[in-house]
Amino acid sequence: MGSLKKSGQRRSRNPSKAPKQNMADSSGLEELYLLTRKKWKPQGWWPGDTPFEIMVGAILTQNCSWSNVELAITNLKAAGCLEPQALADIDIGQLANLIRPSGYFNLKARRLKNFMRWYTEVLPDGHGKGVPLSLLRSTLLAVNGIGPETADSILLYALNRTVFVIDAYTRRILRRHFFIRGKETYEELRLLFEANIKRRRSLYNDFHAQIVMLGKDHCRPSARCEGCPLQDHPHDELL
DNA sequence: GCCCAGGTGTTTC
DNA sequence: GAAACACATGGG
Repeated sequence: MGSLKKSGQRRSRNPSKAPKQNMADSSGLEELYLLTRKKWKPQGWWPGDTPFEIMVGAILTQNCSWSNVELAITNLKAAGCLEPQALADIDIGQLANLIRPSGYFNLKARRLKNFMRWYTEVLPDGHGKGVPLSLLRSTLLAVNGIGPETADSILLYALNRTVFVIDAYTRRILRRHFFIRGKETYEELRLLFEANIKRRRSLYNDFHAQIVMLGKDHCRPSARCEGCPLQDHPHDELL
């Protein structure tokens, strides 16, 4: 948290060149969520029929559009490979071919196989009830190919654990509208959210989903501010 | 044709 | 350590 700017002052339009105040405090984040909720309904995430499908989807969607993931998921389903035993057993080359539409298919086939070793060892019952969150998270992060965002997506959306998910959209939105520096680590941003919003799984679930809506529809690399729920919110014109 | 997508690991300074 | 690079398809 050391590199985050101190918060505490009231919001303003940032009229001067003075360093902008980090506004990602509890009232700022609450406002962000309320503004998105005025525009979008609760998203009911994650898209997927079973926890296992959600976990696979979390790996497949790494740096890839969801529409491409859907094509890969369809292939996996058709091949009967969207269940643990089948995915553990399938030849890695065949697996790569099935998930081809999601991009990086050789890489992701290896990652899915790595993930299945974790699954068999740590989550044989498929839900991990009773396993401490810290153990689930640390062992997931030890899997080659599962970084913090993928791990936390699995924990929150497939295993119903109360962990906030940070992604590129979150970083960009906070940089443009809440004046963080943008170079904070994943953990700093996760703890920032977890320290400043109510610790409710349903809130963590929908807040991240709303951020993705905002990032897809408006807060793109080149901003599309028309119709954005944050249009009248203070923002940094230069980013 | 170019840009981008719900990242992560490895290599290189 | 941080910056640069590799990984790849499909849709706008």
